[in-house]
Amino acid sequence: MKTRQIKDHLYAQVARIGKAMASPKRLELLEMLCQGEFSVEHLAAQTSMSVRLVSAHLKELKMAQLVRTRRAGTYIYYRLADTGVADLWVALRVAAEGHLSELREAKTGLVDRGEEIAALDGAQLMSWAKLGKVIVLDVRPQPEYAAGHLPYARSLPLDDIKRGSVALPKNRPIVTYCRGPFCLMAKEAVGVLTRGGYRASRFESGVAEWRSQGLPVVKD
Amino acid sequence: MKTRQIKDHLYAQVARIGKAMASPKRLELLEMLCQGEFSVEHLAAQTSMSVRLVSAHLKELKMAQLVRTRRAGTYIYYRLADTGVADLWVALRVAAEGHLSELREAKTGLVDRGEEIAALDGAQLMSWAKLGKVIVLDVRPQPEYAAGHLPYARSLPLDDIKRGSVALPKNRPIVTYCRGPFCLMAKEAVGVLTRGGYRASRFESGVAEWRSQGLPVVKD
DNA sequence: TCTTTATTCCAATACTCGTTGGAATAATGT
DNA sequence: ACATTATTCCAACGAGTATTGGAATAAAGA
Repeated sequence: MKTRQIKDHLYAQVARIGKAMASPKRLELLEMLCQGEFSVEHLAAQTSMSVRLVSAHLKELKMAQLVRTRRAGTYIYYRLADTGVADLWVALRVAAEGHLSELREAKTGLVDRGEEIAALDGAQLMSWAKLGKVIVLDVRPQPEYAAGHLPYARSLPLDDIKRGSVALPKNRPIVTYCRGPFCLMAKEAVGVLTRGGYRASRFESGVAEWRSQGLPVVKD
Repeated sequence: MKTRQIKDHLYAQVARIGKAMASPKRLELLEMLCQGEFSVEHLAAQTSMSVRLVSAHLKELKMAQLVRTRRAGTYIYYRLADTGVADLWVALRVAAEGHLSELREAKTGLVDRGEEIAALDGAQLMSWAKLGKVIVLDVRPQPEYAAGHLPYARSLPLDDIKRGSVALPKNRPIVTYCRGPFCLMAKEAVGVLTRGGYRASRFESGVAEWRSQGLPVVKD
């Protein structure tokens, strides 16, 4: 029966993508790459992995055609093949949140802490930001902000906030966001800002989630 | 650093879903389960796998909480945990088609053959079917049709078509569909019908693709 | 040319996964 | 109670994967 061979081949191809997304480390790399393009070294530093290991995992992702590379001098920069890859990462994460009770527990127990999360939808946040009702802060490192950020958001990296170099009006509520639901930078920023007398809360989405909902991402 | 442990745990949870979808056999089982609920034995027969192997793969899917079971006598019926799982399968397949050139080649070379594919969108097909401009045929086995089918579609299993028990008007175009892009039943049906003097073409989507586009699925 | 830096390749390790055969469960019917 | 049927569990093998160390590329600068 030739039909079986054809089917086996087709499913095997799809499974290649699945295999690429079957490793926690590779998923973390993919989420990083949703923020922009980075060198192997930088990815290794951000994910607490050895350079060699990052290289090996990126090789897998490249063979699955999920990422592309660009050479600049001695550096090699990796980026997502297209925004569809980011959508796939978001879809997988959402599915995991929906299905795995352990993940929900881990998130509610460790990442969230009561009032820190502002559970509002993106369109509403954007309209408030447009009117100046809230200040939206992108607390990621500046290169990631430059690669693309939420509309009306201003860049104020977490490191700067920690250093105390915050000059914001205290009468308006502040909403922070970072790389996404699994990133803890925005949470940490809320902690520092709240102690400093600001009314701060966290928005869970990152640019990948934002874009996957069809909302516009700004690059300047 | 505790942050690392939290992150490792979060990504590991998502990777559980990825791992579950990293096997060709499991993907084939998932696609079958998009058509309805089935016993282990039936799934084994449909996928040319041994019962034991199907059982082992279903166990993996169950541990990832992608499927649920129901006992009826000596049979145990498996079904998807919810329609979100079907959406995830569709999303993964679409991503694979977009990224893997080998998959595109395999599909255009083996599955498709020129005019057999009707490249029209679902909403248009449905409006034509409603007006009676086309006859939409669900060529899957009848239990799968009963579990949910496209609106205005009538059931005519491929086996019946092969047996020659076709009583359809020859003046109207026929559109066949089956389990999805990787299923070859609709293609085979088009071949038989065309030889019998009908104007038949294939619609690539199955109920999972249909539903994931927000279109209604009928159950009677 | 020689050195430096970023990255990849190769080899070796422990580990996990897919698959199969034979035995064990769990419900059904006699 | 016994045999039957559908399914799962256990053990085992080979194949594939993750990770690490050391060596090899490839571009840049002295």
